[in-house]
Amino acid sequence: MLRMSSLFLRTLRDDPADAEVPSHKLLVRAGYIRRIAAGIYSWLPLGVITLRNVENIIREEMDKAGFQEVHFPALLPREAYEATNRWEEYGPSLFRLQDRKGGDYLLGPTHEEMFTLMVKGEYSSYKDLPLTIYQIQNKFRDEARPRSGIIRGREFVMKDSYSFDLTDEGLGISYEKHRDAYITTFDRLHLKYNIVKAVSGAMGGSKSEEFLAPCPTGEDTYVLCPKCGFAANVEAMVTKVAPGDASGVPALEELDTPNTPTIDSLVDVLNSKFGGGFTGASTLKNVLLMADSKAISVLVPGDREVDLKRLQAGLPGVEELRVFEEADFAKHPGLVKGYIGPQDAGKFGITVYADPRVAPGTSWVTGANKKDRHARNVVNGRDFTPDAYVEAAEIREGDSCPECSTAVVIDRAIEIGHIFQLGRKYADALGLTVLDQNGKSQVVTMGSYGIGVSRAVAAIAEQSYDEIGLVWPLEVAPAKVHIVATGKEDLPFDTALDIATKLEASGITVMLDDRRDPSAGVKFKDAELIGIPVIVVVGKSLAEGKIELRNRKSGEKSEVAVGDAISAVTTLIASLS
RNA sequence: CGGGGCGUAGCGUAGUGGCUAGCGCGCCUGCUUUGGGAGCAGGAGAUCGGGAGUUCGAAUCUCCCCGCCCCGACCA
Repeated sequence: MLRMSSLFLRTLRDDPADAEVPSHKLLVRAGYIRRIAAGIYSWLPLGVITLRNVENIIREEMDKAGFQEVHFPALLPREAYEATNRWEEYGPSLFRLQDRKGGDYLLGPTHEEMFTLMVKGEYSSYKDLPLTIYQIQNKFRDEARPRSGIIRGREFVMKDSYSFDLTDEGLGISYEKHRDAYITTFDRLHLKYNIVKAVSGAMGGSKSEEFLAPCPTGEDTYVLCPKCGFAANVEAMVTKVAPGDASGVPALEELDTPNTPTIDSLVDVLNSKFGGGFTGASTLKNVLLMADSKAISVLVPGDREVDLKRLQAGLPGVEELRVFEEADFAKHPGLVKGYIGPQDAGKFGITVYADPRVAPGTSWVTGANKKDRHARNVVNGRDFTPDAYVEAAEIREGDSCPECSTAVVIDRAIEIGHIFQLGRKYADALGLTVLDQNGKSQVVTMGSYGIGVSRAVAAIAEQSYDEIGLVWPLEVAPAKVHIVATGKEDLPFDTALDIATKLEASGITVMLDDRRDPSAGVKFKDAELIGIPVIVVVGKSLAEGKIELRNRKSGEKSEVAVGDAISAVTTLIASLS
């Protein structure tokens, strides 16, 4: 039983000045967390209990699925990360340190290497597989910009699991099991979420999905189809465009278009001098980029920007992607800035990528590679041919769903979980093999699965609060019932303690406000701020032998006889779960 | 790492060259109060982020450093 008379807790009346997002403000105000440094937080008793509750739900679901818990140190030697090259590759986000002898260590940002090595040390037969093991542990990442309180910290609690299989089919099954376990886990946490297609990116591997909890303060943008439910991370969104029919398009014609280095200025001139009906979407934009040290050109419709993240996701192996600068133009004197077209790309020796929207057979207005000149009726396949197609254009609300062509919506969310099929990258690098039925050595294939535990606490808070405070789901709350005793006599306090004791005896956790000094108003405000789902008030109505029951979420209040308190609370709790 | 903002008591803040750094919340003591963040009286608590400089005089002006927040780049 938590007794507020002695609980290590101080609630704050004002929002902390350094907090912006609701979860951060409320968790600090209600006395769950305190900031220590940028992206580093301490947990006070209420916070610890809440975090544990989330952790335990995750643990239970992992165990139920047959996954086994292990635990690694956060402090790790350099060697393991050397074998996969991540000591270097991880870059400045890795916390590196030295021991007294000058040996290199790191604070684990993620534990693929350690898990792989652990399995390598124990197992060597196909008969031992499949295996899925997990841990719940603090991770350390020196984020360039920690933000939003506990949503993106530099030290945070994460549940990470890894599956080990002999075959790709096995990996597929392990993956699905994990996906199912995540669904039940997040349902129990009462999170609203979407399972979204993601790109596996630098980690390599074939399939990857993110669990995204929609909320306005989320930092991830994703696409959702309101009709068929298709959901994808913006990077993983694909564009389906049918080829155009260019058979009736007249021959390419050069136009005199002085002073039109931008799309807007070009459209104005086109409409005034060359007939109406032109929009930005009629024009073809040639965006020049440096991919590592190689110049490339990307074709997108003139009304769209290039989305560098999307483009990079489609160009495996490219590490740095940036737009052309003056110095780059200087090195390519043939390129007439503002009047570039793909027709002469061969001459410049630049690889031309086209967004799928620039489909074969489509006709465009684009630069004529001469100052103050553009060309119209420039047809893909006739007047130019891209070297390759790649998703490059920005995604917009209203773009078509790749599954059913309905207009998609764009939403923001917090990434609470990520599952992906890693494949054999780590097993290969670290030599994790087992003998198969034929006595032949086989490289194991892996999956990796993460849940941000502390982030989930923030995500729940973000999805469940109101003007007066937090509103926890039953299983997450620091207690199921918050009993407030008011008045100056002993009776309400004795009665409240009696009810609390009986509830605890029946397995219902209780927080009891047995403070004598604060006025009733203070206690009500605190109870609402702290956000325990059921509030019981023992006070004024005790004169008629009654207590008051409140539903924190709905605000509903009802009075019941003291004798019926236990059953009434139990019933209310049952209705909430 | 680029751009912007900020740093005064546990929390929120006022104070832009002048006297003892002010207020609210919280905290302590006493009395009165006790169903919506009570009232009165008294009190504790701050090297004004740090350092250097300008000045008769610096929270206030200058320089350097540190820290924090927001936008962007980045982010299993």
